[in-house]
Amino acid sequence: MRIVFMGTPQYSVMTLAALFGAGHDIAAVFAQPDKPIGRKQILTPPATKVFAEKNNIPVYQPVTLRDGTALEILKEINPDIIVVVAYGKILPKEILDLPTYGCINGHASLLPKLRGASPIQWAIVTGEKQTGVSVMQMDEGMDTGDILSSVTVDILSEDNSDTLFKKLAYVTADLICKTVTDIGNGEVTRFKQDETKATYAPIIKKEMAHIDFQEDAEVIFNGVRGFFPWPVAFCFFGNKRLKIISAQITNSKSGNPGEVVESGKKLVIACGNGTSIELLKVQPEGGKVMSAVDFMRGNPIPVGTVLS
RNA sequence: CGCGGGGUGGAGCAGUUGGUAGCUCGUCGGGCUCAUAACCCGAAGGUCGUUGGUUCAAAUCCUUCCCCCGCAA
Repeated sequence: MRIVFMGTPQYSVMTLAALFGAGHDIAAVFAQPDKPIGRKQILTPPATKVFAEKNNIPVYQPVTLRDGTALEILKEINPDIIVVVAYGKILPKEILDLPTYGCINGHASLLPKLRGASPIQWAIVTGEKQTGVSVMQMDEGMDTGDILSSVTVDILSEDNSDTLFKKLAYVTADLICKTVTDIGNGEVTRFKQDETKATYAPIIKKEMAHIDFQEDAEVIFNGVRGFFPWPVAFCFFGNKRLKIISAQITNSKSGNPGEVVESGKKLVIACGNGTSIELLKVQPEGGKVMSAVDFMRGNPIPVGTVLS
């Protein structure tokens, strides 16, 4: 198949590499423009671009797909299908309709659940025990297209968004490859999404990761996992921000929400409804990631201290 | 030059009106104990990130560079 691939981060490189490795004709890669990254704001090319250039695949990085330029380029390329994975742009109808087989998208959730920008993080944050990958025929809505295939993946208690991202990247690559092949052979069945079961995974903002100790320990635990590695769950110790890298539910002691109920060998914070959570790894403002025990050596935290 | 915090014995920190350094933990040795991550006694371990300077004297003041981190993107 003659494919145009649209994707930006490392996550989508897995799929791009799989399609390329499977011998498909990757006619072009579309990625977001280079962006300044990090403290030094160094202009950095997206991961898909790096892969494409290494393999001599033409790369396009249009700022917009709506001024007709991209459409002209795509007409010229004349792909059989466009595969989209974590591209970060909405495709206008004229592009969706251009390829013979249209455009397909690998979305990291079991649609119609968790449509939107951050399905992986929200699957964990909301406490789902399972999530997955769905490949859909793209239409003009936000992740509303007909489902062509899907795979379920378990979410383990030791998973965080980082580990789940990696797992799903492989699953997506695999499923997209199979689905593309099936489409070529005319062997796909399409299912409409059940609109009544749709839920949404909005783009994540920093403040969403601010821990509310009024919540149950389990909710906080899910937040710690789901918001890692970005933006990372945090609370305030005095007026200093304290990031919670990892934690575990203990429910060993209860107290007023946010209150330190155990200190010294372990750092346990009381949460809502008599639950409690043990902080394992933390990162103080301006400091490195360290174990909660190390943190307490330099910052004595007597029982009764309140975090917010 | 986007804003800001920081580099002190193995770990996390304190110590800036300048006078060669202290805390908690760890490590090693010994003791107590049926036993222990508990307790007691003792010991080792730091040219205070780097360069130059001011000074009788600098971790502390000024200067060069390197590195780490938070915010913002």
